[in-house]
Amino acid sequence: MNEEEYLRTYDPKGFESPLLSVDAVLFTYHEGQLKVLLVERSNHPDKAKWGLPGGFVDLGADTCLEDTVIRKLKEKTGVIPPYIEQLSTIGNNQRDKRGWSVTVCYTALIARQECETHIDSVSDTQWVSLEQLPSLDLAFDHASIVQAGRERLKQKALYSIIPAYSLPERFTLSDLQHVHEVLLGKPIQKKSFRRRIEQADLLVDTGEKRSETGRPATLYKLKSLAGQHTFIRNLEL
Amino acid sequence: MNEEEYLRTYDPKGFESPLLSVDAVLFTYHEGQLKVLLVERSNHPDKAKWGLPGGFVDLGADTCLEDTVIRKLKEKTGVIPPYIEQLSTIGNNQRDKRGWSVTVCYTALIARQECETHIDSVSDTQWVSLEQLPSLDLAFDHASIVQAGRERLKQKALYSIIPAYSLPERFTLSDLQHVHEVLLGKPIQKKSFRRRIEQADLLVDTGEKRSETGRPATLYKLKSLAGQHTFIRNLEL
DNA sequence: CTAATAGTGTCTATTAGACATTATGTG
DNA sequence: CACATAATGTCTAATAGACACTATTAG
Repeated sequence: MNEEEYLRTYDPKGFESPLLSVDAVLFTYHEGQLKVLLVERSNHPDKAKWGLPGGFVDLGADTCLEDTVIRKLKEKTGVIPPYIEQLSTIGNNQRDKRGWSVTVCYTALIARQECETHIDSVSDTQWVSLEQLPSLDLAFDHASIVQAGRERLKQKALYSIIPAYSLPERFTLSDLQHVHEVLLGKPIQKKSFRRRIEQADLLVDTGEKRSETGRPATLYKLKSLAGQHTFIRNLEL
Repeated sequence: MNEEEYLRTYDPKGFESPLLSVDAVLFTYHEGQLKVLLVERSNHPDKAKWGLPGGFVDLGADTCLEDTVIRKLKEKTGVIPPYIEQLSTIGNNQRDKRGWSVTVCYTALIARQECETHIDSVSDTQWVSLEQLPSLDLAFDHASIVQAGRERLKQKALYSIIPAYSLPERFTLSDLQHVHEVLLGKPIQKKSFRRRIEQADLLVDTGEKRSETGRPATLYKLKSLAGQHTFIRNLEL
C-alpha cells in the first residue's frame, strides 16, 4: 500500500486515544496580590466546581493549539492577553474520571483592567487570589497546575521582566517591583532592581507621572522586545 | 443528569479529536559531537523517512505520558535514559498529513555506551550528528523539534550541569567542558568552568584517572542531586 | 629533555546586596 | 514645616573572564 492509499483509507477513530484538552492559568496583579482567573464548570464531570479556563480543540476553527487557548481566553475575558506561554502538558489515567486524559497547559498574563468589564458582567468567571486558593476545591488537578504556573512565573521573575505583563500598559517601577516581590515571596533591594532594568534598557519613560501620596512616580511602558530579555545574573532566591 | 449517569453514558468517541503522539529527542555526546537518535519509519505516513523515536499512548500499558516516552525509548535503546524532561507540545493541522495532530515532545540524554550494543544490533536506529542533520529530510516537523531540543539544552548548559547526562557515568572535567562548548558553540574559560562546578560541589572524585596523552585526568561522577542545581549567574553567551 | 593535556593562581570587570542619602510631591 | 514615597550614591561581596603559570604523564 502506498501513502496515498493509506491516507484515503485512514480512520482517525481506528483506535482509542486519550481525551485532549487545553487549559490556561491566567494571572493578573491587583491590589497587591497575584490572582488567577477561574471559571465555574457548567458541565460534568466536576460540574459546579471552579476550574481553569480551557476546553477542547475545535478541529475546524483552530489551526494550532495556541489558537485554542486564545479562543478560550477571549471567550472568558473578551481580549487576548499580551503574554501567553506554554507551561507543560499533563497526561495520565487518573486526572479525569472519564479515563486517560491529556491537557496542554499555558500560562498567560494580563492587566486586570483590560478585562474588568467583561468579567464583571458574568457570574461564572472570577479572579481568585493565590492566598485564598487553597480553600477552594478546584476541578481535576487544576490546583496543582496553578501551582506549577506560579512556580514558572517565579522563575521568570528572577531573570526577566515578564511579570510586567500582569500590570496595566503604563506602570511605575514600584508597581513592577511589588509584583516581583510577591512572586519571589521576599523583598528586593530597590536599587538593585532599578539598576538592572535601567541597564537593560527595557522600559520607555512615558513622561507622565502618577501621584498618590508622596513624590509622584514616573510611568513607564515596556519596550516591544522587553519580554525577550534575560539577565545573565539572577536575583537571589 | 447527575455525574454518575453522565459517566456511565459518556462516549469517548463522541466527537473528533486530534491525533496524539509522544516524541523524544534523545541526545548523546560522542567523538566530539552531539548526536541525536533517529529511527527509520516503518509505517505510513512518511514511511522510510528518518524521524524521532516516539509513538502513541497505550491506554492499557501506560499510566502517564512519561510512561509512554520511557516505553518507546526503552524499545529503541534497551535502557531508560538517566535524564528525561518535557520539552514542549506541538499541535496544529499541518504537521501530519492525516490532519490535526498533537505531539508531546521530550528531551532526553544518555551515554552512547549505555545503549551501544542494542542500537548496533538493529538497522532501523542510528545516531546522527547534529552537523549532518540538515542533509537529512526528516519525517513531519521532527527537524524543528530536534532544533528546539538543542536550544533548550544550550540554555541548560548556561546555568546547570545537565549536559553531563550525555556522558558516561564516569567522566573528566575536560569531557564535560567540551560538551558545554559544543552546545554553546564557543569556548569556555577552563578556570571559570571548573571553579563554578567545584564551588557548587556537584561532583564526586572517583579516585580513578584516565590517561590518554599528557597528564592523566581525574574521573568524576555526578552527585545524585547535581542535575537540580542551577547557578545564579550564567555563563556568557 | 619535549610534547601534551590536567589543573591552579591571580587580576580585572561586572553586577547584585546593603543601606544611607537626596528629591519631589501633599497637606 | 512634617510626612510619604520616588529616586540616587556608594560601598561591599560574589563570581565570571582572561591569561599566565605549574603539574604530571608518555616517549
